[in-house]
Amino acid sequence: MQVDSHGIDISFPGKSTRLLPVGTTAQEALRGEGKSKPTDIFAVKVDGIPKDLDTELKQNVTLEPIEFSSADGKEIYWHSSAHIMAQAVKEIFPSANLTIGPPIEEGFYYDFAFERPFTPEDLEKIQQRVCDIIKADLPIQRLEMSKDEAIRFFQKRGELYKVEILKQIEDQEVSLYRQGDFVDLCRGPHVGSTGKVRALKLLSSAGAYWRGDERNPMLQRIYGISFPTQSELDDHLARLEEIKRRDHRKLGKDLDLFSIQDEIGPGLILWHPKGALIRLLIENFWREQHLKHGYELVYSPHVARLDLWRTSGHVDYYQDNMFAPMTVEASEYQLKPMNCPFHIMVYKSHLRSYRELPIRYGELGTVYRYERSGVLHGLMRVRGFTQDDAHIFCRPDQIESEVRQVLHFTIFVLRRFGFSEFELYLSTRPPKAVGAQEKWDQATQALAAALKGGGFSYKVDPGEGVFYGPKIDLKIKDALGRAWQCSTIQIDFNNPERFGLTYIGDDGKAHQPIMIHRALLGSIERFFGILIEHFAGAFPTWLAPVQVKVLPITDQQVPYGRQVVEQFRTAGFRAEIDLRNEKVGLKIREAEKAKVPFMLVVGEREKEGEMVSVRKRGGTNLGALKIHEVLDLIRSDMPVEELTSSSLEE
RNA sequence: GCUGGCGUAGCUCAAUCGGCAGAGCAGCGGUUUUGUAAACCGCAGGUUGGGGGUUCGAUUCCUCUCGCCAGCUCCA
Repeated sequence: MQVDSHGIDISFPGKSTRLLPVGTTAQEALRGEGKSKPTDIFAVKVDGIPKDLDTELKQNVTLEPIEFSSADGKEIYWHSSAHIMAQAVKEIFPSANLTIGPPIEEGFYYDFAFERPFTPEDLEKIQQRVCDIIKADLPIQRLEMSKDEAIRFFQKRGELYKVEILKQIEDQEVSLYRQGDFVDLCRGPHVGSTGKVRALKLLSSAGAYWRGDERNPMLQRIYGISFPTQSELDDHLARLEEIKRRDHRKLGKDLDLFSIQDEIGPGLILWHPKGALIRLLIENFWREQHLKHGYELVYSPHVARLDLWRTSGHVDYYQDNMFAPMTVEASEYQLKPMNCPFHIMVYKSHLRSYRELPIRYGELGTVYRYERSGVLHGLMRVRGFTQDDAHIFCRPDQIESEVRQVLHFTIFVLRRFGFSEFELYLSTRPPKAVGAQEKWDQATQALAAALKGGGFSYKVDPGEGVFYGPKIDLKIKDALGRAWQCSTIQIDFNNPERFGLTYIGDDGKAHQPIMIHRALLGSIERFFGILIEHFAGAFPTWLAPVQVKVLPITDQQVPYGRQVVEQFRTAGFRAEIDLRNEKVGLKIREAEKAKVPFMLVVGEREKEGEMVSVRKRGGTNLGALKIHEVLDLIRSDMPVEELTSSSLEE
């Protein structure tokens, strides 16, 4: 490009354009631009590409500041933080080797090759050194050199992992970043100096395999987080505490919802009465809505002949996740890891006409999968779980409208449980897949069309489909903003083929139907775990195991209290009375701990006036009200029943 | 599965160097009849996850095993 001898034009999107001398740094160019304080700017986008602030500008460019609040900003900030942490580790443990240290969704980590795991005491020392490095405010400089030069450099330093990484880099020119004596191979960009990172905290350490492969050596990983201000760090740490407080394993025990016991086996859930009641309510809602939405419900057994699983392809494609087969009277049987073959066999039980399609079979089907012991986690990852499964058999031209209906239905159901933010992903053909490309294209397009037609925005996950077809996954965001994948909608043209499914078309000939697998909640166990954490155990009234707790102040009010309980029960609410000879303060404390939404205090005054004093969960005291007023109050706290997803469409 | 950490009463946690296993809460029995997040007194509660070993003696040290936790990998 021809460079104007007077200088270069720097344009600031949406703002001005300025003429500046060639070689002006991005930082200088940004001075006076925009409303953000210079200290809030950590890097810059030059023509849309993130760069260091001290990048010298040699031609006409557009310039945008990068602040911590942006995704790019966080990435850069945390990447620099990882370098600072690595510097601290190298200074304290020179024998530790550098490997990789990327930013992650929340914070960063750095993996070191070190002869032993880091102890909590080590982390304290490292933390201290990190603070020193930040205080020293070392400038962070970019060095550019040839790949060979860099290889020699790291070889000399004994950083053999860096050498290995370099050898796999295709570019001949690479960049390194230096702060003090610490030098790391890195594409950058970085913040200007170590002092820019103000509040950094090491969080934990654990082993991790080199390149994530368990055949490789185990490295020592340290996780950390950092923010431009201490108060942001404090908020983040408070959030981590909140996550711990909401842990469904802890709440499940405290609220007596479920247990997992050694004597029974890992990953196998015992639903206690209160948890079982919530499950019943979830399932009742689910069944009722499925019947309203054109599904037929079926039941299927927990085991089937191994041959069925051969036909379905599970023996070939899914064996690693299945329990070992068992032998019964010389035939082999398999505990089911999925429900689909059964639904297929229901379909196959007689000849089908095109007039019947789509056929939708739903089942809350309990499946068993072998999961490696290290991955089990409370209700979230178990070995026996119930899928809210359904299979839709339809003609290819019906895929789009079926999928669109499922999407609306899914969101309708999830909203009922208090979720209102969703992320959708369309997963396309994986490298290892069955079925003709043409079928894949057709199905993928149908999914995309359903998403677009329904007005859903989504992201594409290339190559993340299942081996038998593309899919849409839906993630929900919980009260803490964490995303959980529950719903999945998968197209399958493999099983109809394998099982030889047909329907008779209007041409009188046999055609092959398409199958759609879908689950809305995913697994009831996992969904329950998510609900527990989403509500922190304080379930909405319609799901609360106990909705109303009557608390008599003395024995004198017990008969009246019983009468009150009876009235609430008659009205269809789950009401209990606390008959213990205890002070009302204690009864309230325990009802609060049990997260009962409505506490009704009955003393002599209430008894006289045929009233109850209403305390809502959390401490709101509504004072004395008539029974019918309280009934209305609780009813207004329940979801409206008659809605279906179709009434929400259009 | 792998690496590391952990496993003591129903729950939360103590127990110095290897020397009689302890507290709070919960439970049970009493007293108390109570007004919006914990009344008081007493009682009981344990093969210290399980097996084996070292030792005069093991919660403590060694070893095997089961389970839990964190992470890696995988996933509903």
